[in-house]
Amino acid sequence: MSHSTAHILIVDDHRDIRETLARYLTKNNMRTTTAESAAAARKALKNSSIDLVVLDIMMPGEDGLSLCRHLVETNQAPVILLTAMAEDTDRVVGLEIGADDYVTKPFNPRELLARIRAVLRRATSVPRERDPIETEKLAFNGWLLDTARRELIDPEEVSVPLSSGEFQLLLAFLKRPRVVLSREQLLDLTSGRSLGVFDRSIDNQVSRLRRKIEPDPKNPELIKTVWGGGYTFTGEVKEGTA
Amino acid sequence: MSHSTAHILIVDDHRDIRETLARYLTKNNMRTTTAESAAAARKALKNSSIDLVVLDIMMPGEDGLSLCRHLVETNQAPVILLTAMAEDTDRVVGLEIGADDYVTKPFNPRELLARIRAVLRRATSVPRERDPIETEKLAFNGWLLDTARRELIDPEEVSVPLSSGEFQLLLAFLKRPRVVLSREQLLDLTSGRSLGVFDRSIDNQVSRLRRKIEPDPKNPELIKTVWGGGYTFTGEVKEGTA
DNA sequence: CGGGAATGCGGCATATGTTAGGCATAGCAT
DNA sequence: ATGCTATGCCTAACATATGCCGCATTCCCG
Repeated sequence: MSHSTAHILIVDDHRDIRETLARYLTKNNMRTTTAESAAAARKALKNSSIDLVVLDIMMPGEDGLSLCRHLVETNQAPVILLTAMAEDTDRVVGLEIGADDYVTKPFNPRELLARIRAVLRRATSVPRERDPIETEKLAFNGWLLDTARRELIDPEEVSVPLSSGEFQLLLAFLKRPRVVLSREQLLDLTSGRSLGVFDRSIDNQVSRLRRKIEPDPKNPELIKTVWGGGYTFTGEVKEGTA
Repeated sequence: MSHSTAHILIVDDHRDIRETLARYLTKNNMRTTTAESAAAARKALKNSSIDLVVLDIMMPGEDGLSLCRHLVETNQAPVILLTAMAEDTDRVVGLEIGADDYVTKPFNPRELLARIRAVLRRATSVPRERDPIETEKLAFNGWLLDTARRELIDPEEVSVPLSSGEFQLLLAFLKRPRVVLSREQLLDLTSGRSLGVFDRSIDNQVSRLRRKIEPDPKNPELIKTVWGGGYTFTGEVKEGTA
């Protein structure tokens, strides 16, 4: 997340907390997304690029700690835990699990903002050495995208040069096949921005990408347009490290 | 974070707190040094390599906040503030100054330990000189970088001279393959500077390095450009002491 | 105090991405 | 079916980022 405005995901089952906090953070120049459950949070994490998660521990359904553990393990985003429990042992558990910070309710929004900034400042710094490697290669309809090399190979084994933007867009699609992605989501996933009023840049990126990977760009087979909704990747994606 | 024991400096004017805490941390596999004033702390910082400072705000003589500010500015070591004041505004001030965390007295030693560990874990931002280099040699795509000798060997076993800047840049990449590094991060990693407004020095270093290690510098295969993001090393890195 | 290498700077050429405007097309109502 | 409107697509103009050359400056080592 090397961008100006950070994208914060707020996870809490209380609607008022979610909305108050979201409003406060937005007012302070951050983008926000809210989720009322761990499941919704996972979905949001998959479908947008989140820079930091503010996470309530006590929630019905999947526990906040469980989600926190998952986030830390997969190194997806730094986490600030939020909880009503003020007891030492609980605080310790959260930190030991690997949360980046911990705030107890009721909290001062200004303090939370300060902590968010503090954590982001650290997270923005140089990534750890030798980070975990995720999926290496994604295959679809005879094509192969080598994510490590940022290289696309066509069905005849020839390398097709992709620009950075095209690569990121294709990657966003391949990671979410058969899902309708709005322009907003795509823009967020590819460049971490939010949609401008007359923003046509995604249309153009899609158009350019189609020209490179579609047999007949006029009748797209892989990236289909969803009228009024966005785009969907309809190819069959297989992932593997082989 | 170093896998060996971290060195913690405890700064507090209360003798009992210093000693209790020092004993507790030592028991938990950390090295400790204590200081009873800001002045003594500065001396300790000068004379030994400190990984983290636990700092009392309220002290006679130079204020803890003042020392904290200095530490943050000079980026010497991460700081955890310690204080009797539990009020929000004070906590916020500490964080806004740039402290890495904040604990109020009376505190649970176990919580403090957890916070120390948390801060150390993410304090990888600034390369400390004492960062142990774990591996002696890094191999990639037929090349071999001998970090001890600061020597690069090409696939035909011929030594290729690298300037120190090129060596550090290559090392930064090899330690973080597949990670997109911004110019700012690269500059930080190679020379500890921060990015100027029209700073193109990294571009030049990358360009020079490419000319030495890329088969075809016009179409880079090892160091790829991420438009709007920075650069990423896409080669396959193996490490070993052999 | 030289002299050569290394590094940084300015600038221009190129690559990449974004914005604008007009045309095409899908959806919808009549 | 017909016509209206919203949405998408295409091309071209514009804006921004990067590549890299040549020169100035700094650093290093004797």
